[in-house]
Amino acid sequence: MATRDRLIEAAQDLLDEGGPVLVTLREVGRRAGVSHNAPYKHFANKEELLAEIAARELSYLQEELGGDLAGGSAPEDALTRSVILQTARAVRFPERYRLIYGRWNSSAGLDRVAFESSTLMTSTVRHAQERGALIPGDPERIAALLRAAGRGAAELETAGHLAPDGKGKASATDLVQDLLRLLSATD
Amino acid sequence: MATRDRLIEAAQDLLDEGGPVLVTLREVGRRAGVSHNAPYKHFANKEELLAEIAARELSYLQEELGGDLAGGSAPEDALTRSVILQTARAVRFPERYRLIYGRWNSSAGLDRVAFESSTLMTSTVRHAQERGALIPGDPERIAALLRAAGRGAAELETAGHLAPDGKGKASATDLVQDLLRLLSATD
DNA sequence: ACCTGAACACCGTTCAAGT
DNA sequence: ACCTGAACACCGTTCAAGT
Repeated sequence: MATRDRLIEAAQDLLDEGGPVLVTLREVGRRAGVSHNAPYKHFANKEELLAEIAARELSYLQEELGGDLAGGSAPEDALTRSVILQTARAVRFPERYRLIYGRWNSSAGLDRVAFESSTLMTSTVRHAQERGALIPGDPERIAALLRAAGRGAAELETAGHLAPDGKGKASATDLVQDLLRLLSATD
Repeated sequence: MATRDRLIEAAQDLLDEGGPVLVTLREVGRRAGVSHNAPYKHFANKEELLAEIAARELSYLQEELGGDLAGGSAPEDALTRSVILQTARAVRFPERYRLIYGRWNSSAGLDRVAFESSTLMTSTVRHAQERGALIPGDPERIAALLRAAGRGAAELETAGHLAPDGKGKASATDLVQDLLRLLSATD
């Protein structure tokens, strides 16, 4: 594997273990078998390295949805699966999603994939509406509401703020399914 | 003002300006007019200082909702205002809300206020349901969905991921109002 | 009880230099 | 093109000491 990929993998592991604070370029280099300074030959700085991780995660989500649609799934089914996948990934890798939604100074790559991913989700909502599977309304707002709820529900779950009194053990994916039911036209 | 309060205020200003990375105990001490070491006489470490900020923000939200209800507002109206307030605050002070939903090692104070805040919101949902203003369903799940959507929508807005193609300029508060309409029984 | 100053280990980043 | 090692400024935290 190329040095660049090993650097990204090491950084991603550290990020998942303990957030951006644990991602030190020195430890990244150590795990990749190079000097503490080698990362600067592949990334402008620490932020650019983290941005690459965020962009890869977003690309993964987009390819899953795109592949599902290309495989012939109905848009409403592909949408449901994508929203649940997004939420489950955000619960499993919370730090990656905090990166994705953080502020970025100069990450053109991340901006592009975020735009494409959002556009694909909006058009999927529109197609589901045209088939009568979703309630009417601005597809962009419906897609944004779904992404917002998935992201927020994942944060609630990882923070332990779901079901604080022990009852009704709703998970983050349960919450987005509640929302999908509210948006469903056949319900 | 007591040193402790000046430390918290300085830390909050730095947090809002540039996130936890900009909150250095040295600069906090400088702005509060004490040494770089004085913060350790009031807080165990940097994390505890940040936890205090998060707890104060949560307390503020809870007091607003509690005061609204105590003032005689209908639960469904108080709930709507509270959800919109939460979302607007999360857009205005995103770093505080990232703290609130982050991982906490040992912040009993924050845990307590988060629990109380969540309990109050759930009971408000229940009362609104009893008055026939909200659709039926587990009030805890409905409350959680509202908090999740508000938090996620705020993240989308601050990240610039809302309305990426320039159309349909929905704000974070617009999205939670869409959700409130879906949950409304009279609609 | 509250604060200061020195010190330690660590980190992001830069620079000169190597192959 | 890719990497190394030294160096700089900075930070969280600890410790001994002061009032």
